[in-house]
Amino acid sequence: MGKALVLTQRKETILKAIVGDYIDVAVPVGSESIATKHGLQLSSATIRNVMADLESEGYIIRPHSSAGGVPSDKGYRYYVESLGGGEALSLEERMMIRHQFHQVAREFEEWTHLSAALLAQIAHNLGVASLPRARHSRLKRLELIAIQELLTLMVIIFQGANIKRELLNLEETVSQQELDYTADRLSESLGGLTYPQIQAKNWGDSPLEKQVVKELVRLMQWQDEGDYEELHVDGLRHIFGQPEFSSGERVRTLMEVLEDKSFLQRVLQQIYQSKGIQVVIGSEIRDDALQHCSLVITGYGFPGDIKGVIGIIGPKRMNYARSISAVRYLSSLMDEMITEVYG
Amino acid sequence: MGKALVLTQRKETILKAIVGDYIDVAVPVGSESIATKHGLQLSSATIRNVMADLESEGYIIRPHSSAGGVPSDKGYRYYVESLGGGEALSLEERMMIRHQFHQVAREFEEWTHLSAALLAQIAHNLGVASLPRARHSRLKRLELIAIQELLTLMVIIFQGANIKRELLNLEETVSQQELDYTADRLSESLGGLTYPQIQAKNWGDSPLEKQVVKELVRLMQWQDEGDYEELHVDGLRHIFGQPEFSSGERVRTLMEVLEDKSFLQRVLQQIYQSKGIQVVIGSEIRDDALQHCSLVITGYGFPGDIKGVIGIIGPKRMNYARSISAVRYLSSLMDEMITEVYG
DNA sequence: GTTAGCACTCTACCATCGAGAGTGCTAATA
DNA sequence: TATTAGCACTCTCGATGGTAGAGTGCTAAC
Repeated sequence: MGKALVLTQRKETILKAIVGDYIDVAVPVGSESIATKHGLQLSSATIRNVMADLESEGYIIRPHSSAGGVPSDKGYRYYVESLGGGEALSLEERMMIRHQFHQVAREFEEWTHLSAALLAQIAHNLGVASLPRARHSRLKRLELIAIQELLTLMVIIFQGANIKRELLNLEETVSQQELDYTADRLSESLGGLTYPQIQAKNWGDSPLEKQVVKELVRLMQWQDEGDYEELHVDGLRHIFGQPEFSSGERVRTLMEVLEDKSFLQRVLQQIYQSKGIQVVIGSEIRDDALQHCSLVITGYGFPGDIKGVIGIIGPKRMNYARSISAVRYLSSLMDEMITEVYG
Repeated sequence: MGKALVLTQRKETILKAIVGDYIDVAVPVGSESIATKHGLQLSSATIRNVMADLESEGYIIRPHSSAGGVPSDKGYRYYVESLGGGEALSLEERMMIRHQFHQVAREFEEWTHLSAALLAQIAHNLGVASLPRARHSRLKRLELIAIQELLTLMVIIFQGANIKRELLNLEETVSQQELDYTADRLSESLGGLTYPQIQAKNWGDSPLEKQVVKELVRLMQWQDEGDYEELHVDGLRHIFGQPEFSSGERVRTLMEVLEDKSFLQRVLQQIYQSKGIQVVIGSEIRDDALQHCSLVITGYGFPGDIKGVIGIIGPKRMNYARSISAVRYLSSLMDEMITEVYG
């Protein structure tokens, strides 16, 4: 990240071995095992020397004075940076994913469900996906449907195929014809506009129109400015197998964060500001509760106007290469599908 | 359940004391603590005799030969049956709930979110709520909106204000006028019908109409017959504080069940068959993975045609009185709101 | 610069032990 | 006859200690 890879060849090799092994087995890795398992032509003593350097430079940490090495956040960071392209998903996996998306292509609601589920399945960690959202929603069409004497259903269809429904308490009885007429009139004259534009028009000839427009503006404003966004999470079952979450306490705080609606907002802020796939490791996450977690996450949507977020959350000890590939592939797929609808 | 309360007064008192205390402290309860804490004019020795009876009759279990008593499922069952009206929610709580529902009354999507959240908060356990669904959905109105050359958005509005959207790949270019005309025509002639009725009509003058009707029927059929139903879960954060879920294994299996879409179906089957609030305890749940859990759950919706489910999931050691009251109050509230829309 | 050798450190595991909580049984009591 | 006091017995839980083993740091030799 900015800083280039600054370690000597040997140090890097050994650091990568440590991180890789630790990711596999979740146990501090010792000099002997590195020497034997990785086929380096070096004795354990030499590796110990290098490890002492790595420790003093902050790339690894020792749980206690005579224990093996565990990667620090800095160590993980180096590892991730040096990963390069990453281990691509296999052809079968890509086919499988494409196939599953094809099945639900027409059902918007399923896109994020499927994304989260697939990410969870591939990474054996938490998969998350938010619904796509336009930065400035524009009205496409409005429908008003009488339900009861004074109760009307307002269905709002936005450009980009997003829809909302809301109940409206009318002040006086209105026939369905009149509702239709009003809906058509408003669709016609307000179609394609954002909510400030609608507001500026100061539209509304009748009390009914006034009421509808007011509600419409309120709803669009809430939608455009609200922090709230639906975030689908899948793969909780994977997390609890991991040794770092065997303690009840960590699990609880993780759950508290996930069920807290403002969590997404904080993550989004980190994401919206930057392009491409973000890998955020432990202390790099602004959130205290996620110190032993990493995120692999990216925005997706329409070029220049990010619409949603997908990613993977797991312990720092995760398979970054695979996670990055999975997130990359799925985001490109989502991009394709979104572009087809918005384009 | 069917079987009347068959214990003598004294046995019942002591059983209730055991269950109540165990719910509080999650530790096997001994004869001495019962004698002192509950103000019975009995010595611990007498209580021991009674407890021996309760054990041989299967109401309590001993973790080991010289330990206090832990309620069996049968014991919990007796306790729940003898609970009677249950501890009502306080006036403040009911006001608070009503107020919060009032805030989101116009936003359907929020109903289940809020229900699940409130149940979780009140019971300090898992709150679950499914979206209401008509047993036989009927079309109210159809909209077709051109998005791209050959891509059309179909918006289906059902009676009862449920809506669906789906993409349609047209076989040839169609103008928006023509789409509107088709949508109006179909809304007119198919409005109020269920999917078998639509199917029977064998409607469709043009290829476009044929395609739309086919999709419509497919979607309605999938919706009416599909097992799948959106179930909102909230309160995971509460579960992990409980001692019965301190072991990682139990948590994992619980998560597997919750993330398994077929879980709801199994629960629904138990619920749809019976009226009123169901309390299902441990082994009474057909699902092996939920042996140490209890459900307090009920259907809600339109009289005679249950539309959705809300409830609480927690360890068997939960506050049943409070949970039952909470579920009862929220389901009546949901009933009210649904009736207003469907009625 | 690398490696073999070695003393040292720390953990994880196991067995042991005693305190304490709680029981079941027996005999005494109301 | 129902209840209770008394007591020996059982089992868990936490603390203690001792050992095996993995891994280190250091030193001296290559």
